[in-house]
Parts: sequence; structure tokens; C-alpha cells
Amino acid sequence: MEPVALAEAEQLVERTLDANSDSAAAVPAPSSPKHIANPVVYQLVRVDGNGRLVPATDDEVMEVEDMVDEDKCQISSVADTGLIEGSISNEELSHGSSDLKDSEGRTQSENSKVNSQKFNARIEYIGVMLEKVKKEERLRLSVGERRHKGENSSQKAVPQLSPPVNDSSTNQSEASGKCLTISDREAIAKSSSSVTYISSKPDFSKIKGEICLDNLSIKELHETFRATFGRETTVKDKLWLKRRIAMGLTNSCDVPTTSFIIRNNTIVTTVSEEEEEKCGMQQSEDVIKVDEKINSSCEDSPIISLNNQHVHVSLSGKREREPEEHELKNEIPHTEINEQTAAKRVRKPTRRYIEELSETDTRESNGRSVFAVKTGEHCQSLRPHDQPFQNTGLDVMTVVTREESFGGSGVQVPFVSRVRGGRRPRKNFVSFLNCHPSGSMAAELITNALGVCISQQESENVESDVKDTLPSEQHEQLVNSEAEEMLNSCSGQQQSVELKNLGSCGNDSDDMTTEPAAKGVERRKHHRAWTLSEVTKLVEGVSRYGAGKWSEIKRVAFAPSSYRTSVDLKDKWRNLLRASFALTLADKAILFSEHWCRRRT
DNA sequence: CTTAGGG
DNA sequence: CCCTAAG
Repeated sequence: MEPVALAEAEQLVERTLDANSDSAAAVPAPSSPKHIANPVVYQLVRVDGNGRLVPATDDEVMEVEDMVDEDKCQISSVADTGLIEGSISNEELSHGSSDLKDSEGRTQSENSKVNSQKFNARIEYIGVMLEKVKKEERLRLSVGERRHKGENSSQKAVPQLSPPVNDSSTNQSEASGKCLTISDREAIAKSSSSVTYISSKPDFSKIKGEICLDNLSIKELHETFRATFGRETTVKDKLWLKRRIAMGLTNSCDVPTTSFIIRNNTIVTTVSEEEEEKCGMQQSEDVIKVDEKINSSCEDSPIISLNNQHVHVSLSGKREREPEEHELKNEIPHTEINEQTAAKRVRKPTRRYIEELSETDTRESNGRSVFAVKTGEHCQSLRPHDQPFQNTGLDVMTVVTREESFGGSGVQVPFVSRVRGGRRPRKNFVSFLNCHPSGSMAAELITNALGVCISQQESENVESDVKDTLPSEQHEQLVNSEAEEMLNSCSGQQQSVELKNLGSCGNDSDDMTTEPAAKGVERRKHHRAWTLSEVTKLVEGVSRYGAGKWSEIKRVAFAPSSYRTSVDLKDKWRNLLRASFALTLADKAILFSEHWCRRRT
């Protein structure tokens, strides 16, 4: 184990603290008679394999000097290092000690301002660095232990699950480094429950033993979360918390939602009765213990805790306790939204899926293909590859698909052939796109023209907006068809029926039933072509109420249309989005190819 | 019942 | 468009 060096930091801290105490006097600081000779309790040591503290050597001192000076020093230089334990006495920091001597011989008043700034920056930097080192150490330990114990689980070794600490903390230190007041520092340091780079650290004493996360309240889960990741979370989703904690404890993202147990940092798939019993018996005890053991002393070495660690996490079992109402009512802060949404809703496999699976097996045994029927009904399950574009008779369409490689992924994108100068019905549309290759930009323009405010995410549907600007009904329908075609060619779904309907029906013509069934192509049971006005209403509804408020939109914009359910609206919107995405891709492809051709010639 | 998402 | 899970 490489020795870790932070030693010079001690001198820096002491020195700057010295000067800082002077500036601190300007602030109404709480007066305290006690002066401590060594105000900084910052252990600059490394911990060797046995957990003993080893004083820093001069080399380490030098190394730390560099690290401190280098503002954004990479943590990789200390990645494989031992553990550093340290703590800073806040009271002592804030009060300072007037009778400390300035080792440089300068007067305190001269240096106070500069040094206080330096001090703030450095003290915070050190905190950040400590945090990093500890995380590294924790990761290293857990990985090593797992390797050592060698469970037979199938968990994937993932890098650190908890996000990097330094994001917020470094920003914070940057922001506060210049103007952090004493009281601010006190507040930060004293609030052990808030996100502070100094106090927040993974606390293994709190997550050792067996914990049944199911029985923990949100608050307790938050405690455990902090103990696991060394940082706070405000997520109120119990399942999310439990999964995250389980992930952290197992160092794996392969955490099922049901029926799993974690022991020794790994997931075991089966539960012995004895363990279940153990879990039930120990849980309350451990929870209490956990609450008591906060901020234990420095010699409570994580190494020891880890070695004794026998984590037993069970997310299964009884249904989770219903969260308290007020807990759920709190809205999730923006900083956690990504994590929140990252926790995708898990669904158990649908009945159809299971059926199909079993049917596959059956087919394999008796040699009969069940899928042949199914794919007949749901031809969209075929990939575009398998079902190449067919001309549906609308000769205005020049949409083909072609293989394009974007970012290494061979995406098959619809491709609108652009014959410049060719007089084609959708010239307006094409020329518009030519002028505004960026889909969102076009959508914005159109949106502004319509006087509708659509959010960025919603503005993706270029074509549905674009067609609104087209002058003639015919063009609108064509463009609408084009959008549909885009979608169809993209999803591999052939709906020539719909295209023909679009071509013939005007606005809200309910002649669906009179429309003859397309030759050779079976239509869906209750298919109704989407008319332009419907799409327009849908788009406006989404722009007004937001995507997802389908029932609202249905109620307001599609009240009389009993045949458009909210699900239909949702589906249509999804299709529009897909189509617009395809358009965007196609447009990029065209630009790219044009650019490429130009360079060649 | 509504929403989300796979088919 | 259909179906279904989840809430």
C-alpha cells in the first residue's frame, strides 16, 4: 500500500489558520476563553494494512504540497493510496488562536486577507480531496474483498455507483472560497446531516450487519444512503432508495426488484431460512445501532468495519410499507431528477411475452411456427430490413430508407430524396427543410408562427408543425402522409391503407367504413386515419397541457371524438415524435452526404 | 381509470 | 392500434 501524503497540508492549514484567525476577529465571533495549542486536528498519516497510523514522510509532504498547489489535481495520483483520516475542529477553526506565532515572521494584519482566502480555498480543497481518497479507498477495499471472498454471484463489477462528490463540492468551494464567512464555515461544518465535503463520508459503521431495507422509513433509508455513498439524497422514492443502496452495497447494478439478498457485498439468489430469520431478528437492533453510531471517532477504521461486514440486504419479502404522505408530497429537487428518472419503472414480463416465450419453446419441440401468424397480425415487429419499403402508389412520395451510420450505429433512416428544382407537390416542405436543417429550429419557427409555445422536448415534432404552415389542403395532407410514411418506413410498418385514407379524406371525414379494405393489406380492427386537424389539435393540446396529460387533451380537444382514446393520442404523439426524429436524422444524413459529395467533386 | 411502454 | 402493467 502506497503511503499517502497530505502532510504539508497540515502546515498550510496551520499557517493559514493562523492568519485567518486574525481576519476572523473582524467578524463577531463567539468568544471563547479556551485556546488550544494545536487548533488543527488534522491527521496527516496513512493507514497501513493493519490499520495502524503511520506518520507521513518528507516525501509525502512534498507530494502533498504539489497536490495542494495544483488546483485541479487528478485524484488518480492518490488512487491507490492508503486511507487518510482527518477531522477539523470547527470551533477551533472559527475561534482561532491569537497567540499562535506566525512562522513566516510576517505580521498577521499583512497577510490576513490573502491568507484567509488561501485558507478557505485550501481547507475546502483538502476536504474534497479527503473525500475522494476515501471513496477510492472504499472502492478498492470492497473490490478487494469481493475478489477475496469470491462469491458465486453473477454481479457485474461496476465502477463507483455514487456520483463523484466533487461536482457540487468543488463548485461550492469555488464559489465560497472567496467570500465564505466564519459563520458559513461553521454552518457547513456543523451540519453533519447536510451535504458537506468535510463531514459527509461513507460510514460503514452504519451499514454493517444485516439490514432489511424494507422496514426502513424514508428517513432511515436516507441515513443508510448517506452511510453507503457518503452523500445526501433527497429522493423520496423508497424503491429507488432501496435499489440504490443495494447497488452500492453490492457494488453492482444488477439488482433485481424482487427476491434477492445481499451478503458480503454480493447478491445471492436464494435465501436460506436461517438467513431470513436472522434478518428478521437483527433488523431492528441494527437499525437502532445505526442511528446511534453517528460520527464515530477516527480510529473506527473502515477497514475493520468492512472486514466484519456482513451485509444482508433484503428488498424482497413483505410489500414495502406505504410511505408517509407528506414524504411523497415533497417534490424532488432538480439535482436528483436525473437519478430519479434513471430509475426506470420496472415491469414484470407481460403475459403476452411469457406466452410467446413458451410458444417459442413449444414450436421448437413440435416444429410448428406460431410466430408466422403473429407476425402477420403485427407486421411492425419486423425490422425495416426484413420489410423493405414498397411504393404504395403515392407517387409524390420519394421516401426511401437507406443505411446510414451515425455514431457508429448503423441506423436505417428514412431518406427524402431531394431533387432540386424538381417540381414536386411538397416542394414547400422540402425547401423549408433545406433552409432549416435543424429540426428543432424549424419547429421553433413554426411554433412561433403559430403562436404556440412548445417546449423544447415537444418541439421535436417538426413535420406536424410544418404542415400547418403549408397553404393548401392538399399539401397538408401530403405532408401528413409524408410524416406517416417517414414513420412507417422507420418502424418498418406498412400502412398503405392509412396513407390512402389520408389522401382521400378531408377533415374529419368519418368515411372509414366506406373505405374499401386495401388489397392484400389487412387493416386494423378500429383504425381511423389521423386527419390534419386532429394532429393539429393534438399538437396544440400537447403544447398547452404537456405530453403525458392525455386525458386532459382528450377531454378538451377530442371531446366529441369517442374513437380517439387518450391512449390513441399518446400513441399518435409517440409516432409523431418518432417520425420527426427520423426526419431529423434524415436531414442530417442529407447534409452530411451533400457535404461529402461536394468535397469529393 | 390513466399513463407508460412493448408489441 | 392493441395489450398490459403499474399506479
